[in-house]
Amino acid sequence: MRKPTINDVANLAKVSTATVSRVINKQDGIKTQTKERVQKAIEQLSYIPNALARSMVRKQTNTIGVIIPDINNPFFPLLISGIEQQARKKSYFTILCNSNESPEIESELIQVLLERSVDGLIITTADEYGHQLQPVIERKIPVVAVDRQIKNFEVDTVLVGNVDGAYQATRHLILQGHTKIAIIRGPQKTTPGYERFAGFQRALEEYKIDLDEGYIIEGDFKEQSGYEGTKRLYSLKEPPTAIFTSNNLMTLGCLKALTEIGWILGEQVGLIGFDDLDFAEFVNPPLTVVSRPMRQLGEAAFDLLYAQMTSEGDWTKRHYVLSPEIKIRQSCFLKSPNQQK
Amino acid sequence: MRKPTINDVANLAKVSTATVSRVINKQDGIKTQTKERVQKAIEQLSYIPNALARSMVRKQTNTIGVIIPDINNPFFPLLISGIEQQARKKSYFTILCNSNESPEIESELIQVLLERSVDGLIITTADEYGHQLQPVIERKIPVVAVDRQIKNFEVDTVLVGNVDGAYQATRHLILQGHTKIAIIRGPQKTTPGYERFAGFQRALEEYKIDLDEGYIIEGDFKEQSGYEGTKRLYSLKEPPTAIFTSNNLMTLGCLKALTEIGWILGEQVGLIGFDDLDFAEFVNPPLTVVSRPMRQLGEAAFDLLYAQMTSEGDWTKRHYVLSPEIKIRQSCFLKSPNQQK
DNA sequence: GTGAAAGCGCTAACAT
DNA sequence: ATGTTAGCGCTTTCAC
Repeated sequence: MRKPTINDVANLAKVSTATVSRVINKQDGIKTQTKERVQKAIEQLSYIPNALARSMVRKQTNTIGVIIPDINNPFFPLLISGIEQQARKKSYFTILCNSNESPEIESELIQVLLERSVDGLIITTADEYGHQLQPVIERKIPVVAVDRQIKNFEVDTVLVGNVDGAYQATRHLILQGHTKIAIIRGPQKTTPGYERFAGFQRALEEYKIDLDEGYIIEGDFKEQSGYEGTKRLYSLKEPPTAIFTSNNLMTLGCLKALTEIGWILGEQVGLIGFDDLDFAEFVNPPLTVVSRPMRQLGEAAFDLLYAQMTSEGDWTKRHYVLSPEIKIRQSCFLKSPNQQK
Repeated sequence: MRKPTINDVANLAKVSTATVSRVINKQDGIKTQTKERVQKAIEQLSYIPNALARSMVRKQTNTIGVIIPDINNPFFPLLISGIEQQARKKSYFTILCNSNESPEIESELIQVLLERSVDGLIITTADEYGHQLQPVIERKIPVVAVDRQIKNFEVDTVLVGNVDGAYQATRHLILQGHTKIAIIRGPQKTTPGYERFAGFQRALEEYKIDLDEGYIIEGDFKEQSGYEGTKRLYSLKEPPTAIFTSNNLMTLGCLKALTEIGWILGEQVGLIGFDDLDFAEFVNPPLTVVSRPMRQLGEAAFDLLYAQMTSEGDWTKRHYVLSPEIKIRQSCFLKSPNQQK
């Protein structure tokens, strides 16, 4: 009734545990005959090796931890798929954790992952200063930061070009004839929040367009803030003719507000969002967006982590920056006469 | 440079490992003074207990495995959130795995989870016959099936009323005056696929509407099949005036096809989907759907698992069925004159 | 080619 | 109130 152990197998097969261990681990130097006897015993007992015990002696778990801030953001499942796919190839197992954008939960999760002796960590942190990572760094556990940088520690990082993407988005708006352009930006203490705003600014400066303070809305990357921000914008004496939303959730919120208040997309207001949405094509008119190669981001992150985990001695930290792509659909053209085209 | 162990702490604090263990586990019966000494040592070494070692002796990991078939289906993140939230309350840790709808991967994952000695398993299986679960059942590891039943074993189950939801959806279509109603159904070997079709049939029978064989499209719950199914429907000599899609991804595919072929939603064809979509309100016209309480599903699943894990002796298997709700928006009204209203 | 035995880091009796 | 010690199930020298 007890879970069978390597001992039970050894007894049944009339060999030592060492031999069983060798069979399990596919080491050679074992007579075919005994090997088969062992395999039959394993079969009979439906023995499953205990990974905990193995990890204790090997001092490695073949497990990596992945911490993401919001599993309900469609961005992350794709990222996760990318990570898992690569991990699976190298037979690493992934433990996925959701910090829910809370630095406290993130700290707890790190603690728990450390207790469970993960071999490495991939993280999109909820707090870019990264004090939470202290224990990880201390133990020299391989880490890679995805999508958001860590300020306090020098760690491997994989990002997409935020400044670049936001710059392109804003320029697109400008080239459509918009001059009253608003941004619903993310928290300025996060890299994406900060950089996307920087790209936005750069485009405006380059085209010598003034930035009205009232056109800057402080969001938090969640739907609700996009929703409220849009309403705020609409209530301005002079509402913008175009909005750049800094992430998909806020784009969604913006869209909801637009519909609700009857601010007509593509006629009275243009919109471009950072990050694609699976339904962007069904919005009326279809939504123009900055799209990020999320899956590749995940793949690159694991590859980097793997390189780190398997490298001996010193490791030189690397930063990868992938390029976003702007998907032009139709939400940025304005049909009103005072806009060109 | 080595990870500090309980021994290091004991030495530094000049106590035995047993005492350190007691402090770590917050057992009382320890002089405040020594306790503090131990805590200081822990602090100084930034010691983190090794959960592997602990689990080995305790024979429990406080970890549950969760296997879902498709992390990119917006349904599952919600489910996961529900599970995690409850798990966290009872300080259980969740390992999330994605089978990608593959029974083979699912088997592997189960194997790995078993190797890692999870205390329980929550699963939405990729193969409802459930042979993969054999080893889990054998070891008497608590399991709960979510959203899809297991045919070969009697296990705790949490579902939503598929028949009911599909029945309501179809009836809604009928009451809008539709008689040429098609269904894009899921694989008939899965419970949701089968039951949703049954609900569909029941409504038609009840209202004495004939079911044209050509109106039954065999999908696989993925976007592509919804897309292709819709095109097939359109190419019929006599296309249906309404479509019931059996899950969100196929609804999405259907929508894409509709747009592409110019089959106008709400004018030439009505649509109701099983499962809500975050953008259902932005479709033109807004999409009517059958909505499932996904978060609650997850909560209920963990609660059930927890009850099982903490119960002594025999456990009577339970089945919970939560009720879906139909969210009426506007995609089912037809504007053409030969339909009532 | 195979076995004996020493741990891995921790907990839980059992002593004291 | 605290210490001693025997494992938990496995891998890995080191012998034979």
